[in-house]
Amino acid sequence: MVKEEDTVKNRVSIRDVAKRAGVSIATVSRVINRSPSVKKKNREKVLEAIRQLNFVPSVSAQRLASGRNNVVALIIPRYEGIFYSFYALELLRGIGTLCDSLKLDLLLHLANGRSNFNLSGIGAAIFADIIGNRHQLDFILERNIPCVVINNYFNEDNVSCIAIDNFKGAQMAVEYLIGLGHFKIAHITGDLVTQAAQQRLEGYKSTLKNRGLSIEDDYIIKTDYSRGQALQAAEKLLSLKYPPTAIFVASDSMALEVMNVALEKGLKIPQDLSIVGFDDNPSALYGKVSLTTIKQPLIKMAEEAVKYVDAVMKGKETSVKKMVLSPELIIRDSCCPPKNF
Amino acid sequence: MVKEEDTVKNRVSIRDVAKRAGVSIATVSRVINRSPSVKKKNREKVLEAIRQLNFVPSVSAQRLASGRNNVVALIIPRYEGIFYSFYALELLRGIGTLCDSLKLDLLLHLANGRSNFNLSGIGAAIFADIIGNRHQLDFILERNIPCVVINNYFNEDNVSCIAIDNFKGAQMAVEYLIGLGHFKIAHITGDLVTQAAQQRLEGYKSTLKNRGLSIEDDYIIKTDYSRGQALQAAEKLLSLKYPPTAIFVASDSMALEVMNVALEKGLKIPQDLSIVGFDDNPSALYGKVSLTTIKQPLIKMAEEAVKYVDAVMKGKETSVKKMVLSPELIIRDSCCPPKNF
DNA sequence: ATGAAAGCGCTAACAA
DNA sequence: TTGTTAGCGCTTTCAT
Repeated sequence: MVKEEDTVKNRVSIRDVAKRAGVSIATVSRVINRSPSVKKKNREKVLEAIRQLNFVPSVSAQRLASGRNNVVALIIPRYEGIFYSFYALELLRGIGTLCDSLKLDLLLHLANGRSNFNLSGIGAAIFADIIGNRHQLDFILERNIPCVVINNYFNEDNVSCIAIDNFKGAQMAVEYLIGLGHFKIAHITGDLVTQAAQQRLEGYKSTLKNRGLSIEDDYIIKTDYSRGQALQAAEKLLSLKYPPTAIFVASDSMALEVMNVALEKGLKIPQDLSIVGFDDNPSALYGKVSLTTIKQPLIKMAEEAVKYVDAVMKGKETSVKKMVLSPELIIRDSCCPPKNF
Repeated sequence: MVKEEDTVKNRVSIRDVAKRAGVSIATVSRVINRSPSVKKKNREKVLEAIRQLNFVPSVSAQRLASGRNNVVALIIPRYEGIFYSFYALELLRGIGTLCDSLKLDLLLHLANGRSNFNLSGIGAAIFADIIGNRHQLDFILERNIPCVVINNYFNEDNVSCIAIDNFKGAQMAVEYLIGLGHFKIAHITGDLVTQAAQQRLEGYKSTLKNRGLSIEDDYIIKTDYSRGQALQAAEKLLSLKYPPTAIFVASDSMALEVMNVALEKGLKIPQDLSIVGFDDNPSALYGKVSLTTIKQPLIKMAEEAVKYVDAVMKGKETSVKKMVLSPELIIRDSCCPPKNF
């Protein structure tokens, strides 16, 4: 039988420290919580005792007693197209890094709509997107847990969100292509279960319409954001009787795939085909032709999200916030005027 | 003003439920914990009360009282070469998914060696690798917290680990190339702060030596696993006076970069240059030439890791485990005998 | 500046 | 099968 002292649990408690330091547990607690009202002498004794006993406070007890809680749950929908995207990773990295420095615990949930995970012990929630899991958001909202949704704009005035203006981003891309003289402009969409992909499609359509260009069904190909589908989409578009002279692609990683297909077919980029991506994924720089794209400030979104929920948890912020950040057109080498222009 | 009951904390406690259901709190606790010894009638009353009051048990209180805790911390070193790698992502996805279905809370730490995060409230830890953060592992070990290290083999007999045989993987790759007739074989390494990259390098060298081939310093280029450095490495190798006829690359994403560089220089793959990658990254299928590679069973490693710590937490497993999984050679189209062979 | 003591919300003997 | 009760380890008044 293993001795009980050897088990997972901490055997040393605040009481042991107090005894050893010759003070009350309240004083130890004050030292732990950096209260200024502890005599230097005592603080040192306590610190020394903590060191000697190798004491680590129990998080559960602290949370239970204080009613506070520094756990931030990040919920990422379990869709491959989302999880593997540059978007999700960059968000994850930004959020993870900031949580680390703010000493927040980051609880990660790769959830599908049916996941019924334990959202009860958390202090705040960040949704990387909402895809078929609206009820999880509702659960959080009902309980008044600080929360923010990224990448979805909500009109409901009780939900905070941070989105970028995807409509405008698409508009910028298409306007740019039109400005170069293109009128046969195709669009490869992302997964339309995401609001972002929907809005990019809307932006594309609306811009064509506003500029008096017709919207061809053949020129719109829907995908799930995967490289595989991007490849198929590119092949379909380029073997059309009247292939487009420019393609606006809903993500950089798909745009890279399109570029490969075009190159393989012997087309020159950008002379024979202009391509605009979306994301500003650094790997778009390593392509054969560096990619013109729409940049989204992902790290900034991540940071804003964490800062917001942190402020709410700390009571420094009480209002619902709706942030819409602007995308930016990054012009590189994958676009030029069409031939015979 | 918002009523106080509406704040973040749960106001309804087990006591309220007990009162409403007309039973004791112990019975409520039993219902929560699915104890079979509750009369159906009572269970239903309790369940109904829970529903009506919208009661959610406090995780902190449960943990404090029971001394148990289902939090699994995943520590991923904050190195771009690691975090962005197919390796880390696949691991993250595997671990995240399994935690979700086992109802384990996944705490994510993107840590650098200096991060001094809160590892005290956790039930188990999984290290995605150890890079300059050995002391964090020691912290866990000292406290007898169930733990496993992935991708590093430890001789110390108190640490569980799951690794793949990188040496053998490298050997398989190089043997295969030699078997095809190559003798000018270069190696682009991963980041040598990782044991995996070191072992692959060792495997490469050792195989050459065993087969009586010389080890050329010019043929070994060290990188940090990034695509950018892979690109430079490829350029360096291919502009050598006696360029290699085959390159063994420590990751698929780098191998793809190498392929691009070669193609751009007008080389034919595999006729002019054979390439073997490492990972079995699905994106290696979409390249211009599908990549021959060494497959590592990442999802399996992830699952084994979670299953292991889960079993230890539940007391079903008590021994330290050392698992070494075998990699596998996946032959596709990026290799053939060298010219003039 | 410090200590005593009352919980925080729950689990787990133990008793009934 | 159910209830009573003593903690779990800490925070936080309230005195002193």
